[in-house]
Amino acid sequence: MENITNYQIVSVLLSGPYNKTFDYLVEKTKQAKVGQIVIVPFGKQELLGLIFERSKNKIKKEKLKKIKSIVNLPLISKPFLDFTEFFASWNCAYKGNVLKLMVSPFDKKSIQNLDYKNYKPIDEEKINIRGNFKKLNFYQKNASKEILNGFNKNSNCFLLDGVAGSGKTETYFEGVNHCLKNNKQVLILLPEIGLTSDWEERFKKTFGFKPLVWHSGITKSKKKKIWLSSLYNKKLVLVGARSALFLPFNNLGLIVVDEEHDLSFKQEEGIRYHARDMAIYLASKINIPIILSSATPSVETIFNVKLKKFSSLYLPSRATGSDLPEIQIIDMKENPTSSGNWLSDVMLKELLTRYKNNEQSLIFLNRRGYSPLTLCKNCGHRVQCNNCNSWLVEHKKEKIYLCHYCGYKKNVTGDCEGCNEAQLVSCGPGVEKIIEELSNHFPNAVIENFSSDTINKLDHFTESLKKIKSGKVDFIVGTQIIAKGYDIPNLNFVGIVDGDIGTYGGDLRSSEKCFQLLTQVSGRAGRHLKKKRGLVYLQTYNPESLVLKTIKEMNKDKFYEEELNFRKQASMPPFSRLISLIISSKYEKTLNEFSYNLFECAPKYKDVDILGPAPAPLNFVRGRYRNRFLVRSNKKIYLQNIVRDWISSIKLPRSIRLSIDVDPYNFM
DNA sequence: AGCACGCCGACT
DNA sequence: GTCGGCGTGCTC
Repeated sequence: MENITNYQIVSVLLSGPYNKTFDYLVEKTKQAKVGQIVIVPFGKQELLGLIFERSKNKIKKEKLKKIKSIVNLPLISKPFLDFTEFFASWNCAYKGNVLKLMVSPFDKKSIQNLDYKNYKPIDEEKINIRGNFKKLNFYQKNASKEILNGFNKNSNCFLLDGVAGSGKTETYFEGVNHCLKNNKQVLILLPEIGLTSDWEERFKKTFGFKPLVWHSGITKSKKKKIWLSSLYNKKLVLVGARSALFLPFNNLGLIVVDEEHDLSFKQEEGIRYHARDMAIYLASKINIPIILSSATPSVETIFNVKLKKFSSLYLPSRATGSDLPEIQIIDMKENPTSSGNWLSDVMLKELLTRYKNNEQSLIFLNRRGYSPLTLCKNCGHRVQCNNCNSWLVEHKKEKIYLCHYCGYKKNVTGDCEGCNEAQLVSCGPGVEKIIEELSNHFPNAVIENFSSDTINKLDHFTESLKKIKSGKVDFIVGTQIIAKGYDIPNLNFVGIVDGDIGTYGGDLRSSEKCFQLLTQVSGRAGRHLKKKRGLVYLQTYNPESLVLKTIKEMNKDKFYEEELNFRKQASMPPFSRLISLIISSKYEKTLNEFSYNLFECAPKYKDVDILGPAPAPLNFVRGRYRNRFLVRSNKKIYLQNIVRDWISSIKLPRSIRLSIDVDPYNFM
């Protein structure tokens, strides 16, 4: 045996479902350091790991194995190690799985085979700022001054709050510019890939070079390049989806979360986390400013402004000089439509005027496909999914019924499966139905369907947007995908088919979601009108609803005030903390037995409420039955620890899957 | 997560 | 006897 005193001991976090570190020997001459990526033997396998801390010497030296190799790379910095620790603790995930996310472009093989000599980082020479910046207005100047001051303070969180078109992007570009001048890296998180093409163009116009782009569609080899650039301190601007948060930046100067209210920042599969909230922690750990930008900030963020945790920078007017659109509520009780039709006469009349005038109009309905429910007039049979207890949505163009939860499809035959009669009727509209109705009224009009079914690929997307911008389209019929940040120059009228969608969902955030969505959609209208205002018609059966009233009045403050009051009364977030447990099994009986056992050993604290077990609203999805618990406490309690103790006190049967959702957004 | 170990029923 | 099902527990 070699002399054991020639070795030091290090604690290694392994990539995989592990929470604790494992100790290994490493030759002293190899100068092992915390933050190094290593390959280690583990049982019969070899795993990628990260030297996480100095060893605590818990195990006899003789029992330890030797590290196989140290990967020759710069160290992962301390803030990212802390981030891993915090992220895993907060979201009830395995630390080792967080590490896996952090090294995602690589596996143990590819990281060992890395050819450092041939590694060409991104071309920093191209990053010479052209400086053709737009002139900022008074408010933008003030806001950017505050942001620049933020670089000198110890971590600072800004809310950049302004209506669509008020120039938020140009304002935070000032912060980006400041970082580039100081050779710092910038991370900009955007909610959807679709958004980036428009955004990239704007960036290129301002800075004269293209930002790096990171999302699930980027190739592995490109991702490796970007990953290495971030680790090797290269000057860069990276725009990406939530997973960009795990890049091992070694020189980060600023984080921007654009459209911070957007629900797609919440990862709902695998490790569940909220990219915005994690970004705020990361920024504070690195001691850099973070800018949250939105026209309709989340209630959580507004609450943090009220608590003075965030500073709010308000941009009041549209940078293009045009006013906000006028919103008219159409009471559908007074303007009924004939059966099977969904556009009121008032709406159709306005559409006709615009059409004759060669103006573009957007008709908004947040429902894909032709019809959300098909039932049989003869026997009452509903067209349902085989794997879920959801209705199948008819997609007429493809002649299929499609499940929006699991993707199950079957052909439309026209006959009822229950009684074989051809007596099926469609209940409720989807965008395809609205297109049908429009083409009945305007047979020669060009109508573009703008929903995820028609533009699921980036090419379609750019193509469709180009067609719309060219002015060849008379009517755009779209789902929420159109509500995001696109600038449609010829669009002056927006018709909202169903202003009540979401209000009957009844979950914690339905009012908030409705407010945000309708405000964002309305914001598409008349962005480039100089003298006139854009117009929005909002069809509803509840003209008295508070949400719709505040949208009509454009009274954001009132909405937040009322919503915060409501949340406070109900002891709901942001006044309390929620954690949701979702348990599922292929077998209903196993599920219910386990749910009962879990309930029996639930912790009993006076400040912790445990609701459940209850069947999830959609209690059968993808062939699995689902129950859920909702745990609630005040914010002083670190509820994650209570839930962790609870879960670890009970043995999980193999057939049961349990998923913990901290700060849940989805209650289905 | 893998992978081995061990306990039990089925079968040449 | 012994082959293989899968439930349990360990990996520095």
